[in-house]
Amino acid sequence: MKDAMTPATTIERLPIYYRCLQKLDRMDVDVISSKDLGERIGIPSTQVRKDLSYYGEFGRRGVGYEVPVLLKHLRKILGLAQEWEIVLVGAGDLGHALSKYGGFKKLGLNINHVLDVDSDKVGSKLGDVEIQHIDELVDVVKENNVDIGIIAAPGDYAQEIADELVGAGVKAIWNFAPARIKLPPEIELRNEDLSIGLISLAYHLSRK
Amino acid sequence: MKDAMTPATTIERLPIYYRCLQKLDRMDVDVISSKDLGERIGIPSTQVRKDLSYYGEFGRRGVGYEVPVLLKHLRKILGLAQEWEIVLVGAGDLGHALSKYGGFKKLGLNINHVLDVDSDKVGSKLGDVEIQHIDELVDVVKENNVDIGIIAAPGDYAQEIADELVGAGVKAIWNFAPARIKLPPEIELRNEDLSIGLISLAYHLSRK
DNA sequence: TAGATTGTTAATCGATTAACAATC
DNA sequence: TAGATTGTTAATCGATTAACAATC
Repeated sequence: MKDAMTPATTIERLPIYYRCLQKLDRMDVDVISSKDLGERIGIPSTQVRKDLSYYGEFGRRGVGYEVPVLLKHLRKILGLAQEWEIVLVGAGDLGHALSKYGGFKKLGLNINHVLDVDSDKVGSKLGDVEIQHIDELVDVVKENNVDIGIIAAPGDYAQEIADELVGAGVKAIWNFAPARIKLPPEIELRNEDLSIGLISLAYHLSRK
Repeated sequence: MKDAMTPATTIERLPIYYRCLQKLDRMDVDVISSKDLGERIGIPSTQVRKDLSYYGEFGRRGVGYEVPVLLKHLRKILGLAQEWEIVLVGAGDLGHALSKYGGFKKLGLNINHVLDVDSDKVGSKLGDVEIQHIDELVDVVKENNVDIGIIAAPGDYAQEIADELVGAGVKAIWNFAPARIKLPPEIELRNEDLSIGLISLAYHLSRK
């Protein structure tokens, strides 16, 4: 666990570097300096170098960073070099939107299981994945060693679903329901609170 | 603009206070201390007091904060005391999910206009709002003095849509498309990058 | 008055940035 | 060698927290 003292802010920037590098790679750029990379994403070159320095020495002095090399290192650092088993709970509008979202596949992250309460939906497909009934939750998680659970269900059920997922062995939860949930500290939890983005726009607009 | 030196982190916490207070108000709690409020949301009492102090003195020493009073102040501070005109561009799965999302209405934020490219969708309703064709974008924005634009369209069109919205007079953009867009600095912009949440879970899981 | 809690100052902690030796 | 750029140390900046006088 070398990230004991890696700033949280550094970790948030790594995906941004990663995606910029993916783009550069597709453009067949093979070397990039911290200055150029930083300019593309609005981050000072010295911060780019400092962030990367928490994980190793990936560049060459006087030259810069080889795009494919840095990309490979970042893929490993970000945990994208391995396969993750991901279950989506809730096949409503948001569930559909998430499963179709272009950003995940590009990263090699696939939602491999989908659950819903509605028996009528069971058996139909969401993308490549067949929807299963939520009663199968524990079985699906246990049999497939599911790592990550995504909750796209109504707020009232979020805590209950989260507890069941964790009980069955899920180690990380991404909660889109408009309700904060609480879990033991060893479980990774992101409460994705969509209203905050909109409030923050209203806040800034109202003082102009 | 009293927030010249208000930390960005404070602004991010204000919505969290707001929603906790809304809940307390519904529970008919009428006074709360910074300590109790902080405990409910996992923030130290001293930070709660410091954050509020950027905007005024809302509590009574020895007593605490009157919930309805603080709520009213926060509503004003957050810009929720006024009506905002909001247009959603894209009535796909994500658009549907956003328009149904429970969190916004609770805050008094309503999506009042919806646009889509698909002529077949035009005329049908998304919630209470009739879908209009995207060709009407400029007219809709100008006639209604739309303040905020939400982009829930494919990544390839995001920049183009954003430019049109801004050209027509929109002052803030919330972009859900998996593509970073760039706008003049006077426009408030949130790039809501959904992949970052998932990557960050993978990152933390992979080093346990 | 005694107990509680605010608002704010000062101390601490953590993250960003500037500067520069190392080296390609 | 001269120019460029890294990796890292030290200085700066900004945010959090501790402490406490003010006051209900």
